[in-house]
Amino acid sequence: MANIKEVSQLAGVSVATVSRVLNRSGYVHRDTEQKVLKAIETLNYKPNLVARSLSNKKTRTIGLMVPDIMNPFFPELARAVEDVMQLYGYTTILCNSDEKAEKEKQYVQVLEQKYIEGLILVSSALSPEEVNRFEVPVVAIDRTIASEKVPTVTVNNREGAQQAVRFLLDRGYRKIAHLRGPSQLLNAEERCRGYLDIVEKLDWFHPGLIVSGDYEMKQGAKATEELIQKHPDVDAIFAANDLMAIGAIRTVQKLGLPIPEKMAVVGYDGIGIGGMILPELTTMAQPIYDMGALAARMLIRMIEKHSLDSMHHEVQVQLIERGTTRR
Amino acid sequence: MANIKEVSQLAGVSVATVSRVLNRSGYVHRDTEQKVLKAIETLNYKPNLVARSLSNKKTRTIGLMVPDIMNPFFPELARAVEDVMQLYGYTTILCNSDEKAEKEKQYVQVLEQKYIEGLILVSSALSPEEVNRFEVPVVAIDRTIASEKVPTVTVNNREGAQQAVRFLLDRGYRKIAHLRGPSQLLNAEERCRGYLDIVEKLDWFHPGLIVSGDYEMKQGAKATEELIQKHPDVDAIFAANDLMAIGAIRTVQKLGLPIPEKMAVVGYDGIGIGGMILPELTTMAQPIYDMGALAARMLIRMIEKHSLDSMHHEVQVQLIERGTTRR
DNA sequence: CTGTTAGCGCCTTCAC
DNA sequence: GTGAAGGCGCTAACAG
Repeated sequence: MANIKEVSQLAGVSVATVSRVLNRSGYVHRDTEQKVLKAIETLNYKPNLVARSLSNKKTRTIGLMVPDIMNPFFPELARAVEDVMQLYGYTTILCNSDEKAEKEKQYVQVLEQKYIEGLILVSSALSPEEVNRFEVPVVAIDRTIASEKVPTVTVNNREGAQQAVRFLLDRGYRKIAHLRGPSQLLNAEERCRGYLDIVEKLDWFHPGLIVSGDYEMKQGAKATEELIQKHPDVDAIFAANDLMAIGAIRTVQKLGLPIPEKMAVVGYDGIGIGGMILPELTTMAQPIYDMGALAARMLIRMIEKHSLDSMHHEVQVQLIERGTTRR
Repeated sequence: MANIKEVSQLAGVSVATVSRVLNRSGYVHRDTEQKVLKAIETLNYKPNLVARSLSNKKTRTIGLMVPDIMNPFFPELARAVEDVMQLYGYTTILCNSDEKAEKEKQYVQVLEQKYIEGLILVSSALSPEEVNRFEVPVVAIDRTIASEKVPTVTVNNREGAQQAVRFLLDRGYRKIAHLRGPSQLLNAEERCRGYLDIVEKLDWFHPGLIVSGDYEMKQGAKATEELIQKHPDVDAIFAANDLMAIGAIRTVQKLGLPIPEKMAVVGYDGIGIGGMILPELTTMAQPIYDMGALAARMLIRMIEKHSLDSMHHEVQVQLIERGTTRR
């Protein structure tokens, strides 16, 4: 692979001049520019980006840290981030943290040594202080870092949950249970809060209608089984995410309860699978792609030292009404 | 961020010595080593990997090119690759190519300029010649590059298809249609071939039983609709991938045909969604994670100049018998 | 065992 | 307009 020196020799100029035409920096005569371009052409020269990074301290590379790319929520997010980054000439390093603080810190360590310019973080494993200690700009998605200093993209979880529950009431369901997410996760807490906002004061409400889960399908199925056993008069389930909702549907169908007549299910997230099962899942959809794209744009602005018009963006969830609720 | 020079000064030695203790290369007295380590400690020094890369020509970074991470097949593959790479101290850059040759070439271009050390390629957009032109080691997965020189991980597509069809016959299904994948893809061709191997000679066979698709659910649903209209006596569908199989199931269920009694469906891939729908999808499962992990290990061996025990690994598919076929 | 000195390939003053 | 030279931070001979 040719380097800048060879180009300069072939063109009969100095490396500085070649550098100038490469970066369009400073003046260079049209004729010499042509010579340089020709030399570049014939040698099929491509600048060595590592060398450039060493003198620039810019690598045009960012990190994307997700708990697990296999979780159906994240591929769409990753795609969005990658698309935007690609568009702006950045490259994206994928990291799976399994939500382990140690793994995340070690990852960030290495990435910083590699001079990444920014990080998009979907995690709640790290404390705000730990995140603040990072040397590169960070944008956090979804699982909010409780810190004013880290820009975030979040959704109106609580409000969305309220909407979902209100919708069920509107449709005539009378006893609504809630499959809640993992207790450490803020979004699970918020969604549960939203559920409570609506039902807490209703006469049929009972704390036993809230069952804790782990955002996984299996657990959702199992929790639903126990739930129906204890509270056979439940006629609707609001799950804190789609995977648990799908688990719930499986249990309900196995029990032979007709959906949506005798039992309604509403999920949260809007992952693609929801539209593949039958009946299709009614869900509070997050604009997943948009969230990723927005976070990516924010990060780029930070990297390029532009100001953010807002540190905290809250995007809106939207109800997708499908087959697991009656009309 | 401190650099090696500051460390050397604080320790009262030369940068070479610091470099030696860093890399455990060459001899260094225990005492001076201690001094250096202390200096590193107090300055919280971390070597600048970009500088190191410039002099080494090693970045411990690889690229992973997939058509689209949102396609349910790829997250598991990506996770496998990333896990193994992480284990060996490599970092993974994610690329979505949309199967576009131009995009892939441009990507590889940039990655090579960034000194990536290897590439895992899942694609059939590029010709063998184009792939051979890459400067870094490449391992191709699934969509085989028809070139002896590029190591590959593939599955026994044809055989798997044969197994699937034979299985349907064993279960008493008598007229089996095939939803085939995109014509450009080798794996689609092979799976179709395997189907034909079994049914071609049977008296009920008719070329109209093969319908072309694009590996997407929607298309699978639509194709099934047309298929059943034209051939109402079809009692089993072998789809070339799970997404189309799921589409088929949807159509069949909408038509009110009981699965698996009146109609069987078998997919191919073994993606997670297959186990989430009801009835659960019977499918020829590829060991997706293993394929990714294997490819990653092969790539690392190539990067580290070890010999490969075999250029072409063919892993075995396995039938997962579930609810869309009768026992 | 340890220090000096070239590079690695590019960018960026600072003169001319 | 252009070139010489130093610097980015680290590694790798080559001397001692």
